[in-house]
Amino acid sequence: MQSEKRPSGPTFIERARRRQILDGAAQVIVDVGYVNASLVRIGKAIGSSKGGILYHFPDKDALVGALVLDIYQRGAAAVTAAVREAGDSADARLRAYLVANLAFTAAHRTEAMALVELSSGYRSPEGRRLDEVMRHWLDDPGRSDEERAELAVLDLVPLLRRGIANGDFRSSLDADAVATALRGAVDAAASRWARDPAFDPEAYGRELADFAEHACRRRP
Amino acid sequence: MQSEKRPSGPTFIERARRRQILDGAAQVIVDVGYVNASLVRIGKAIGSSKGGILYHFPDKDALVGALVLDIYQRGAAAVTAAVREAGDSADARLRAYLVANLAFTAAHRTEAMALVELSSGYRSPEGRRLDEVMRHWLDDPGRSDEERAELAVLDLVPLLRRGIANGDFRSSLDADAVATALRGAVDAAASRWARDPAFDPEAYGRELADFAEHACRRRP
Amino acid sequence: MQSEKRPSGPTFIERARRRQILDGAAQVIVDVGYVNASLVRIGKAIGSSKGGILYHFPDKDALVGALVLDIYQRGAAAVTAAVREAGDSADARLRAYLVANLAFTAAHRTEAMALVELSSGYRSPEGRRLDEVMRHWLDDPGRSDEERAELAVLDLVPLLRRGIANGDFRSSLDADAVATALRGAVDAAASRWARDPAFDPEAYGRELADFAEHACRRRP
Amino acid sequence: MQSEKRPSGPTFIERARRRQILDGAAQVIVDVGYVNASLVRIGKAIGSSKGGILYHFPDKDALVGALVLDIYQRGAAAVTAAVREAGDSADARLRAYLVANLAFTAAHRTEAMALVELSSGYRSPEGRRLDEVMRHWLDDPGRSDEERAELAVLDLVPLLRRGIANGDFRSSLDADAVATALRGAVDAAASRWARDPAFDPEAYGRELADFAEHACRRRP
DNA sequence: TATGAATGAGCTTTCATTCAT
DNA sequence: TATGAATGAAAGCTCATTCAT
Repeated sequence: MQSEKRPSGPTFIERARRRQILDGAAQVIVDVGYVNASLVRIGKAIGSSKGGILYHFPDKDALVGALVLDIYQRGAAAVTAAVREAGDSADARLRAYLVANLAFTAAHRTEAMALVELSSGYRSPEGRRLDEVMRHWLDDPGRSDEERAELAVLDLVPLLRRGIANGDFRSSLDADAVATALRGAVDAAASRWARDPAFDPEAYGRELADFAEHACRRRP
Repeated sequence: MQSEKRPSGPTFIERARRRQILDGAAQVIVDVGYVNASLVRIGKAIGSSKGGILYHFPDKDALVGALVLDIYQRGAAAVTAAVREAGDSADARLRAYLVANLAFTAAHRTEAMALVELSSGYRSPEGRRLDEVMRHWLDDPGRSDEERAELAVLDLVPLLRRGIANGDFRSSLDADAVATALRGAVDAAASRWARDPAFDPEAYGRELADFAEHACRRRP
Repeated sequence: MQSEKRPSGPTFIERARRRQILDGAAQVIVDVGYVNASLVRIGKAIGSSKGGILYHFPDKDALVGALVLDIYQRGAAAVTAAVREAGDSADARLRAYLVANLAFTAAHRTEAMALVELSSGYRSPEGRRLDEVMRHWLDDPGRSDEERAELAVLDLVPLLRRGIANGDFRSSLDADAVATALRGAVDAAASRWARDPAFDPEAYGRELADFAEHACRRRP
Repeated sequence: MQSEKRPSGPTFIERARRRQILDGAAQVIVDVGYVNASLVRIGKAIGSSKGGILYHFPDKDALVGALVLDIYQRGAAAVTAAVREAGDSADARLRAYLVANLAFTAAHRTEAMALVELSSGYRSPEGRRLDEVMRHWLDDPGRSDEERAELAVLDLVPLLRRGIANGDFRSSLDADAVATALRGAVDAAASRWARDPAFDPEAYGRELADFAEHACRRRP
């Protein structure tokens, strides 16, 4: 963001270019892996030069950061909306969560794969993982609480706890373990899809929701 | 494998050195990520020089390959044994599968994490993922059928199908989807453990088994 | 110099902008060194963009050239005036030369430091030193004899020779060596001041004049 | 220094290579200036590659640091010896200091020029000058007091003060100013020689010593 | 069996320069 | 008159790989 001076913020054209770069980066990361996703390659993918990219982002880390945040936010927004609309039943909310996640994956194949790729492929030069680095970003006082809240929705634990508390879910459920398991199951979709183009994430989402429902619901 | 020439196969000492290198490599990969796991670093970790490593492995890819295969085989052996001992009930076999996987993770923290790290972090120079490369290796006529069979156990689909067929599992179960989901849930443990040292993989294994049981078992 | 085309010469506003750029450049060069004095940085220092600078100067070398020449001329003018006013005694002229030089340094801290910085830090892409490049500029037929004469005053040799010839200075004096030494002593002030803000160039000038007087004057 | 493990320190061959690199670096710095003295250029100058240099020095700053320290130490050693041999008269010691400095310049043209070049051309990425950076190095607890003492000899102030105190030098002498002036005069030799190959540093040294003697000695 | 030395491809980054507006 | 955008050369640096010993 070169144009921070003017309160109007980045121009329309600047935002468009950044979008294009982010999209190109995601594509390249998915195609060749983060390890091989050099700035030159990304530049070529969007018909530009590495210089052009570094004009819009101060360095590569900033580009990756912007990409991750962007995908996270879009994903979180979609999931938030879906969960909110699902009403108060824990059952319905869990289903909405899972289905929305996989609908997002289905609708944004590249982005979802890029995110998975980065989640484990990215390491800061000091060896820090994406999670840690992201926590840093979020702790940045520049970030709004709104942004922080937005991303929190991806945490399943509270949702599960409420379900257990109000009796929708069986009391023997370990919210923490189940949250980890389901998150893993959700993320597995992108990897699976990457090596099996015939994979259908939305169908998988429905199956996963059924699966989770059977596993969680309290039996009379 | 330099020593293939001699019919006697690798000497004891040679095998010991390879072991040491593989262990060091796993450790370094977990510590700093595959991106930063240079041969020098691995060499330092085992008190050797990179030259020493390249004497035992033709190149870095071969080292990674050997590491992955080694972990896979050890993991598969453990899981195979557990599943076999579990008897014929699909329920018990599934539980054994999950528990054994996480017992392996618990007992071989470094190896399990390295495997996860590589699963998504590794890319051949041409951008091929670990799965693809491994399939290549397995197709290598030099590999025995036994080896191939050994690894097949990690595929949950047949196990689930049998359970559905013999009525242990509900018929509405989508074996393929559930296999993907559970594999994702299993792999999630290592990532989780990496960023949360208090995580208990064995407890998680039991919870996951309960979870899967509730989800799969046919209700009367 | 874009505006050479118009017979009227540079406008007032154009000259003002050039002044501003030159001042900014000197400041930045002193602050971060010539090596780090990029056009962007200079631009920022004057609240402009590098494009703005390159409108007024064809390239960076031209900017540096203009800056050096500008400082040289101002310095030479001050010294010329002082030496002329000092009358005919070699003693007085030498003192005037030294004192005027250091008065200029005192009054134009930034410029003096920038000049020293460039004297040894600047190199043309082919490796030519500032002196050589300046000689090129001066040989440019576009320069007036007046300009050339103006700068000649900085050469101490003639002044010293006259002092020796008319008996003010001891005959054993090596004009060339002393000129080199005193020039070095004068230039040392700026470097010294740069790393020691408490340094007083004018006091130093007086001491240096005393020193030179003791060294040069003929003893009866 | 790769071979820190063994107490024997760097091997003979390693030291020889480092020497060669330092010499090449000095040469290139003198030829094209520090600004243009890239690792590739230095590598070419010694018939090597940048990789070869970076094998022996962790990075470019370390190379420059080693070079500067090396020249300083050799210079200081020569001057120390000369001053010590000169006896107790301040007059003789000052002459020895100046003559020895210029004898060193004469005998080590390239090194002396490189040092001058770096003194003002070098800037750390943060803009710090060589002096500041060197002070950092010397403050490094790894350095011996001996090393620190060795370099202190280059400071003229104590020598001058003693001369004033014991009546060899006139009491009106400002030791600090004179030290600055003479150091400037000494350093000027290398610059002068660089642009005038006919310059004779040793002759200059003698003239400078005469000049200083006339300037400092107390008149009866 | 292993090390020390060296190479060069490739990476990120900086920067002078160009050009359309 | 000046800016925003983009380019590409060149820099410092990392690293897998090679080779003599």
